[in-house]
Amino acid sequence: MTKSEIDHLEDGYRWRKYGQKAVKNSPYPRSYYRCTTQKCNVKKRVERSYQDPSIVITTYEGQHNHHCPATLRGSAASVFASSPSLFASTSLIRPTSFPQDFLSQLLPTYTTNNSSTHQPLINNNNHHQNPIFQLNLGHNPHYPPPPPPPQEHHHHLQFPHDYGLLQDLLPSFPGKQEP
DNA sequence: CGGGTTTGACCTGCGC
DNA sequence: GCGCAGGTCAAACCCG
Repeated sequence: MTKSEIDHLEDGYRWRKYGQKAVKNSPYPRSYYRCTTQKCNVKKRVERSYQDPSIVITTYEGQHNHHCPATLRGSAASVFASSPSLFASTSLIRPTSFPQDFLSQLLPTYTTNNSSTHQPLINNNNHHQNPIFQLNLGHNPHYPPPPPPPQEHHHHLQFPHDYGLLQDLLPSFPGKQEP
């Protein structure tokens, strides 16, 4: 879910629109996109929230079988988009479980403020049911929400299964630490 | 001319 | 079986 005036947000991949449908109970249509790369069957749906028209809901389905054609520079979306499984797994982790500097790299404005109208909000309510997940693009100066109260098992992080990829993409990502 | 968008038609699943 | 909604197809169209 992204707060943006732009319907189709840039995420580093190239997409071809193949359909658009009106959505019941919503004045805004839903658009259907396919990755233009050959033999890559990743799809995404883009629709605008009827409850909050300033929010664009982007739903990705499938896994890219190729590298992101765009550079990683300044694009958290590219990092996640390069490995949907990574996103799916990292979304299982509370945002506050990540080191601050790591989140700063994934989300360039994680700790800074700018006038961008984009706001990333990690949201993955479907990861237990199906491979569909939502990727949030853009920048949110208000993210993350206030940290939860300290917990006994706070140091027990659930790292993504493709943790190595994180380090490949972000060399400064801290090494896995033994408890 | 190649690649992307538009849009009506068609297909499919689901509830009644 | 019927109607509805969501998803996809494909021909026509647009644009650089």
